Amino acid sequence: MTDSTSHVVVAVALRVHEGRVEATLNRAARAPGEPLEYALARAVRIDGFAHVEQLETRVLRDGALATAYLALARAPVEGAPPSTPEEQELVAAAQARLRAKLSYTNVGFALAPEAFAISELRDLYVAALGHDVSPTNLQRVLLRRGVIERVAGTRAPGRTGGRPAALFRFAADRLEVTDEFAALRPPGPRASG
Amino acid sequence: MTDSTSHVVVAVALRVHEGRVEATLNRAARAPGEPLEYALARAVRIDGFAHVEQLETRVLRDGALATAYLALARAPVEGAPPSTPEEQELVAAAQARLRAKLSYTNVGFALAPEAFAISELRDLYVAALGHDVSPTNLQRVLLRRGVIERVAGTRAPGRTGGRPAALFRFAADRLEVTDEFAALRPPGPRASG
DNA sequence: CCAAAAGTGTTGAATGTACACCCATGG
DNA sequence: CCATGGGTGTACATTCAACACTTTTGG
Repeated sequence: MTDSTSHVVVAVALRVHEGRVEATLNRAARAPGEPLEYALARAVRIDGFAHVEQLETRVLRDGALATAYLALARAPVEGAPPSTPEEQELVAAAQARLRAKLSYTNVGFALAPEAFAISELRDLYVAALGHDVSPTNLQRVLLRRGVIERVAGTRAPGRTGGRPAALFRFAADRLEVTDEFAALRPPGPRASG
Repeated sequence: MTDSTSHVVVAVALRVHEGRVEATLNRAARAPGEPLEYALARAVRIDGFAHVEQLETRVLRDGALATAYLALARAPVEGAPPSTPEEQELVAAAQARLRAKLSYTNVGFALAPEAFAISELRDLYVAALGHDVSPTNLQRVLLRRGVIERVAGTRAPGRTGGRPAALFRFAADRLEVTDEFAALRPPGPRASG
């Protein structure tokens, strides 16, 4: 027998830039017995991403086994844009995952800069979610949940004037579930933690 | 080189029985180029499960690549109980996935019988979630969401008396997201669908 | 009748949306 | 002093938890 099953790790990097979600693909073959993360690290500079998680494993058309990872970046990522339908499916899966998690986790931290104005965060959410988001409510929801917090300083207004924007940052720099689904939560006094 | 990367598909079957979540493991090697589902079908009688979804791919201690699937059953499943720590981790991941999805999807359908009383469904939820669940509210929430619906007939009371229980069934027999997270939903008039 | 089990009504808390209004800045 | 962008206050809808109360049965 030849090489029984070639295994490739595919990094699907997403980044929001100028109101668009940019997708970049990188891949690396995995050596026998090698941990998946090693191959992933060969595919992309892994510490350039604030969050990485496994997406899905499937057999590609050419018969090769592929394990896809979602990687979220704040800065541009080198690599190829998706070309084949298969790659576009992976990107779609990555975007769907991101969209879902934006609603009930703090993943935003992996896409946003250190400090940001609410309007900037809003633009990011709009791009990733694909629908409009009210800055007013975005601020209130994320503040109430403790996902973001105020930080000193303000963003100076542009030439057209306007009130200076307050700056915020994400409270955590690791993925956390922030909305313990109201549905079917345990009974009793509010979870004491 | 020998067989470069042996790939095994592991089916983690979960079933709720007498207030307990029972986990059963089955595995099958995947042949080169073979779709994952084929190997899965060799591991378990796949049509015995109302719901199956991929969990995670990882390299096992022995260097073999493993892709785990979560399979939900209504009837007993043949196979081995988890023994190694690795297997117990997989089972834990499966249970975590089930727990999460019980809250915002209709996965319950894959564990419950055709028709059931609310108290029976409650027992199932209690076992899977690991915390108490109020039958009163369970009924109201699932009815309101359209996840379950009334069905003709009642369950006769036992020897100790009591009002006969109304019977229900799950409205769908495929996985559906039932709670489009209240958080950050699109603006405008209530989604017209 | 009384205990047991099931189901309904009602209240209150939490969380989000919508929208009016106030604030700070540039020209 | 006004347009512009930013922030706050408030009213309202939705959803769920809690719990009292009613209904239906067996003995």
